[in-house]
Amino acid sequence: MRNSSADQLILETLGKQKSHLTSHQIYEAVHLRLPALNPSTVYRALDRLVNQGKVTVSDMGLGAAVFELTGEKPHHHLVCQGCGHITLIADDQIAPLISNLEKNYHYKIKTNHLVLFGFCEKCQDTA
Amino acid sequence: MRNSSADQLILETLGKQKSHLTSHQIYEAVHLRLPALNPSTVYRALDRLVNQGKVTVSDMGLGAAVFELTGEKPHHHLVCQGCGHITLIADDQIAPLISNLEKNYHYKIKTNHLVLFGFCEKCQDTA
DNA sequence: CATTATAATGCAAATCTTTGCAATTGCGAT
DNA sequence: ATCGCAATTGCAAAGATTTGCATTATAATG
Ligand SMILES: [Zn+2]
Ligand SMILES: [Zn+2]
Ligand SMILES: [Zn+2]
Ligand SMILES: [Zn+2]
Repeated sequence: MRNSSADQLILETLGKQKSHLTSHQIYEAVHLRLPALNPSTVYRALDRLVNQGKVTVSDMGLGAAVFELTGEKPHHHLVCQGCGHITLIADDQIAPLISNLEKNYHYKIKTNHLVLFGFCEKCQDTA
Repeated sequence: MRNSSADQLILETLGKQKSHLTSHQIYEAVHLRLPALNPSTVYRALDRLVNQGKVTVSDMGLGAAVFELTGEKPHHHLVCQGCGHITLIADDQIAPLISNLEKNYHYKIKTNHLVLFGFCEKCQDTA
């Protein structure tokens, strides 16, 4: 692996926008700064970064996968299928489960961004 | 919603093959039994079935989402990023966490097929 | 049974993503 | 600095998925 300018641009983009971005949004953003950049290069770069663990990819129910920088601490989300609201779950809530599974199954788990779907308090009433 | 033959065909297909199938595999299978069926019809039917909760869709690291019938009991998996081996996790291991989250966040969680990535015992050594 | 409303389907176009291959670039080793 | 290798990139083609719109089929209603 060597120093790829596409990778660098994408990491900077994800660093500024603190949110979950789709590959299309990422392409739009880097395209502004480097119009010559080819879409396939962006897709391949994203693939690379995810494989290296520098970027996390998740399905958050938006119809397209979303990417974000892998933080120092894992974090997780609840996503409401009624109103689309996204709740942050601190890793404390999840870490014990992960530890247990690692012990029981002799696994080293890499997943660090769980997304669980369901209905928030409000949307349960209307359902 | 009404009785769709595409939905029916897909449910039967998923019922026979007890494994996780990609949308492409599903299309191939139903196409054999009903060659006139259009790809977009299959995609839309899958979308419908997932929304109705009859079918579960997950990313298991195969490069494409996989579908399976929603069973009576939830189940979950560990997927090794080294050798690709898939381990079944019984719901007992996960259910308590889900209950806790539901209580703490006042949520009704619908996710019933967690997939966690990592490295199995063998592949940790070679890593 | 005829009528109407609604859901599902086919088709084609538009989009999005992946892939093969040749050209280029960055990096380490002479 | 130059060479050689392997990773990255662009480009075009292939492939996969989504979408808009017209048509057809189903189910409920009168
Ligand atoms: Zn997140
Ligand atoms: Zn809600
Ligand atoms: Zn499964
Ligand atoms: Zn393994």
